[in-house]
Amino acid sequence: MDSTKEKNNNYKDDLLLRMGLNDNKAGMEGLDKEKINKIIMEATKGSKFYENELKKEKQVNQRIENMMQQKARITSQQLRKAQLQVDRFAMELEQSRDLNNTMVHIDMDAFYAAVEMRDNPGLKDKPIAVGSSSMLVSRTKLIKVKEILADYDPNFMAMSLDEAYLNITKHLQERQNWPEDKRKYFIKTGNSLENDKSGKEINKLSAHERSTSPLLFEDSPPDLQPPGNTSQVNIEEQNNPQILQNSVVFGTSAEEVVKEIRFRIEQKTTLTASAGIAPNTMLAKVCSDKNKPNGQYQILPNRQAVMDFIKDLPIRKVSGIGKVTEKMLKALGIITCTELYQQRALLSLLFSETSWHYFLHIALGLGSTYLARDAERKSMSVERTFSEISKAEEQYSLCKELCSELAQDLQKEGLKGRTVTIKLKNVNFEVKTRASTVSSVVSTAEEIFAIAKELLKTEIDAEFPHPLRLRLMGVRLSSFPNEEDKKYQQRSIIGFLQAGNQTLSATQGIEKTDKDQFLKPLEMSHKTSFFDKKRSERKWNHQDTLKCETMSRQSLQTSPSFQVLKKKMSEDLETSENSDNGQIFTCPVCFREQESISLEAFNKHVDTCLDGPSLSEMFSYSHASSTEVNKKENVHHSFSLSEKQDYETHQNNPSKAESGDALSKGECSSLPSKSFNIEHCHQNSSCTISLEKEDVGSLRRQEPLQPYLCEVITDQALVCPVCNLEQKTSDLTLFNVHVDICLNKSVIQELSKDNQVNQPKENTTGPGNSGRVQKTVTKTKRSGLMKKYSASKKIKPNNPRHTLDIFFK
DNA sequence: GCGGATCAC
DNA sequence: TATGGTGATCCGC
Repeated sequence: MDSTKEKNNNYKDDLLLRMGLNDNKAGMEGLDKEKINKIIMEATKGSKFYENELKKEKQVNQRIENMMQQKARITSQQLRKAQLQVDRFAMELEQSRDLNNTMVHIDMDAFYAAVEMRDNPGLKDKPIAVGSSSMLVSRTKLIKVKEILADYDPNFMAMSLDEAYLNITKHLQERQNWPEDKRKYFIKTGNSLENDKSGKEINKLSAHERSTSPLLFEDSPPDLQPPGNTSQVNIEEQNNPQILQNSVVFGTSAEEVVKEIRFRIEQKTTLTASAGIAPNTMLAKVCSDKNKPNGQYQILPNRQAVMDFIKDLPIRKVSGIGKVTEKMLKALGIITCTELYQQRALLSLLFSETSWHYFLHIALGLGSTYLARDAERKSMSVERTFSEISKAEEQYSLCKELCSELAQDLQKEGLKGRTVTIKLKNVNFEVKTRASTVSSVVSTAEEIFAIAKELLKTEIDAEFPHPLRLRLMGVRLSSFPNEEDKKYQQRSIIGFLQAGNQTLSATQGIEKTDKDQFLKPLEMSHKTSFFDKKRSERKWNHQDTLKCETMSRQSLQTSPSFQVLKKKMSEDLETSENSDNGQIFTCPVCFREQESISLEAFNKHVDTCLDGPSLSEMFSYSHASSTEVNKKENVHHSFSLSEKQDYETHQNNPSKAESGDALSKGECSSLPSKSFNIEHCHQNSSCTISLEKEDVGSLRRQEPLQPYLCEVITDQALVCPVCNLEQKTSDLTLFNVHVDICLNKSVIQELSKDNQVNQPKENTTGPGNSGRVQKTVTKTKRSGLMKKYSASKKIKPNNPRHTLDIFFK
């Protein structure tokens, strides 16, 4: 990686060198500067890549310039104030420092071998020799590595093919009581002729390792028995005369554990690994780089050791600090972590909150001790570089091919999404992305192409009469529905097909001509048959309803009834805002009375409800409430202490503390918010009571729509025409909104009871396993690492990345 | 939601 | 010799 950085930074020098003209040489040969420059210009002329690099560099420099100007405007007064604020936060972080976990980062050495194989699929699964290292690698071996890692942390997190994080804290505890036998491994020795290379590497190892270092073993060795079953090992040994009676016992310390891991990996795969051991992932990652290759490094779990390590550490070594960030910080005189700490107040004034929090964590040697579970993927894409393509026809057909490839990949994972993005890079290396989001999911090549084609067309037209001169094209699909969305969608499609209708809410010019495509996924075949039966028993005309299920939540929120409700609520809230004796409002989703109640809390509650449990739960809220509370709690438990503190510190909702209702607490904001916001509204109120379903109608194509709700004479209980349940409200606006929602979820509501009965227990094994909450907590792989830094962010608790954009531009 | 930018591997 | 592909996030708009 380092060499890459150098290359990027010194393209000019690189050119000179390649031409055999480094500065000294040039001087000696009597070439004057002009001549050299001329040569450079000629060499780089037409190198669009280089020109683009320069352009990007200028942009970065401009950013830096802006930053410096901003810096110049900062008064000492501001700086002092910032210093206080930052130091208060730093103190909180310090208090929350957690040194009780032992995190390990494993990094497979020379993994380019695997990359090589990707380009040579024919070699798949065959051990091949790669490069000069004569190392053997196969993918099957990767599986073995994973098996080994799982012995030490079943929840280890694989970052990529060649990297993983482990939390071995628990293993270490258990290991303290293990007898020697359980920590004993037999060394397999191979032909000594092969050992030149490994012999060299052994020299790098410690004395202990040298005496026990494994010799590389050709081909897949017979499996070692799991530790603890020594008798079997012995038996196997007798049956395998090649295996010499050489064994090694590993100790019980973290260092020994990691040696053991690396030993086992090498024995099983002949691959060497480097490792870092530290109290958090951020440090562990840096550590694993320290003694690469085939080495390890530990930061002991005490503050002094951490700070000593951090002291002179160049910030660039930290994952997340890239080339640009390095350069910007360098402009502020920051290169090491110590300097990063010294400039903390300034940084808080120049960078976004996310960024300076992140910086402060680094400067204090803090990081995550929590390994996020593998998250669901957010997008899938294909892109290809080629020599210039300028003809529109070729571009379209290329686009089509890419869509086909993408569709195939999508099918492998059974994914469908709503946003199609094309990426175009022209011959000047300028990159453009263009996206379009549709209201129902797409997945087939035809569907994707229908959208991508339009995007491409727009770009081609925009350039007319000149052609688009492309060197890269890509297609991406994203906005995959979450699990709940999927259920609705699936059922609605099935129901729809059963009902024998013609087209599914075609939107934005996508032609859904092939209905069979919806039948392909296997999961629809038997799992839903039961529901289909149930559904067909329904008396009411479900056709409209089924179609309406595809209506997104967003459209619901912008629906007239919601707008009306918002307005009404706003007024109510406004009038009561200054009084502390919280007025009681009724949530339009669960119909439960909310009595906290700040505007914010109520908004959050409604958001949560909209995102929340199925309607059946909502309709009988007495049951739903406890589960809801559990979910919130669960979110909280998933944060580390510091995150929690950090997070709570930033809650500014005055009503949260005393309220016994978890839903009105600030925790709700840790859920992704769909922002159903009741805003302060000063318009006069015009409460329409009955609701013509124009909003839904926009998604329906066929029968004329009848208002499903007539003016209702009260006194009588209101019964929802969709769910057929009597509603606990006499407020017609609320009732209208309910029907809106119900219409969206109707079938699910009816069937979810059955669903619950039939579902495996996995959802109820405990608060920790609620799918939705998990998803919230473990958004991406990387978020596990970085989560801590973003936990304090009020608006978007899940922004794990730290692209360090400056406040200003 | 979109688009550019940054980062990691 | 010419400079990759995939996935994710942040931020301003």
